[in-house]
Amino acid sequence: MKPSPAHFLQSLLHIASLSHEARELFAGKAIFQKVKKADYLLREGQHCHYIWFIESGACRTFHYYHEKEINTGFYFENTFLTNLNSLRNNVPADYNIQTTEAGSLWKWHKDDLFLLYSQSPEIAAFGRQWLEHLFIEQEKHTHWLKTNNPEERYQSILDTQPSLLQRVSLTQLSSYLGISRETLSRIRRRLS
Amino acid sequence: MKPSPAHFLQSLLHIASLSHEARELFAGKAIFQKVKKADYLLREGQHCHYIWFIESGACRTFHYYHEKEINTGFYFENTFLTNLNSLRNNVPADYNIQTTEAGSLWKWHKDDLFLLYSQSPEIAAFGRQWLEHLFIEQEKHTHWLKTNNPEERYQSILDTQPSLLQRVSLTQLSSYLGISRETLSRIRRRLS
DNA sequence: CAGATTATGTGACGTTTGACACAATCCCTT
DNA sequence: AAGGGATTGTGTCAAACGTCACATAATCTG
Repeated sequence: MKPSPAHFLQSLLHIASLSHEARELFAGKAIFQKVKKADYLLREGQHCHYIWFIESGACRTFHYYHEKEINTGFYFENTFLTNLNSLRNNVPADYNIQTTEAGSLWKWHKDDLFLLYSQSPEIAAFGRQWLEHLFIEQEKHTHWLKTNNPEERYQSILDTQPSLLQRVSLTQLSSYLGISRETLSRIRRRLS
Repeated sequence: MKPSPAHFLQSLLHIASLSHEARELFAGKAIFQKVKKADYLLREGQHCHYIWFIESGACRTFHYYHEKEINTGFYFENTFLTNLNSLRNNVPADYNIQTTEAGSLWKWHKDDLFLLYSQSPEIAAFGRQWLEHLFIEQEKHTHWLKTNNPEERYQSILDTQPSLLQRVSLTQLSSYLGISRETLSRIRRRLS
């Protein structure tokens, strides 16, 4: 039996429903991709042509500022990711997408994606609902950054997604929290 | 001639195209609303039933934390706003939407919106493209918060949207920048 | 227009954070 | 198992920030 992402897409049903037929149509355009650790899916300055779905493994998004890496997102199994600004607006990407673990991905070319949107109202609705979900999560993340101080931000990671700490380094996490590596290390000491 | 939001929707064509027919269909469900300064469109704990379009005036989104207001967004003419998490997921809102200037709005009930999505693929596509735009802006805002220090954040407001300073108080702006009112005041002195 | 209210500026001081340097520990590969 | 590179912890110090208190300026309201 040929591998297919249709099965994995089922795990997204909490975000948006998708009929069997639509899943097959969507899956029909998927391209399978094995990745090693630290592979780049996209580099700053390049144009983003794909959306990816993580079957296994993990990815991060980051950009450079003053020669330092600023990590802005971590992505794990059963999630989509892309650089939407580059994909949609045909501009060079202003951040990198890199794997942080070996694994396997499915990807869709943007031309196929837009075609699927126009062919299937159901897939278009799925895309919209995925974006709603993305935006809501991003908005929550922004509010969280503005509302909590560094110690509270770390504590909430501990409380709500402790698995994140098992899969990303503290150095990577620190810029995600908006603080220095050393400060995060001291917060950890205080809280233990 | 009856007032209509169809004309104002034209100003959104840079985000997504919409035919005359679709605009009329969309506008047909719009409800006009005059607002005074400091009116609440939505309060924390309430359920959000509408999306709004600002014809004139301005709004802010904010929530309370430790008895302080945290401002998370400012919205002006020709923009949509809503509490998408509450609207979409039928949960109580976790932030307020309040006008900061008197003006006039158009609003759509969520039931009408979802109906329009299902009736018109073009409006559905418009909704998706609006969400893409929203998400991209929110993502940029998050990256900006993580990348820049308070002085750089204020400077970039000066550089890229100086009009914001004419329309929101420094007290409101400070929590938006993630700093205290006094620190913002001192940054202003340093930069002048 | 006057009084009240709100917004903004500033001084003082304690706390937190970042930067740099270096030590300790963890892991990854061979 | 050992070596080497990466990650994490920690000491020191200067700079940045928050908080409290109060002064000044701007704005609102009747």
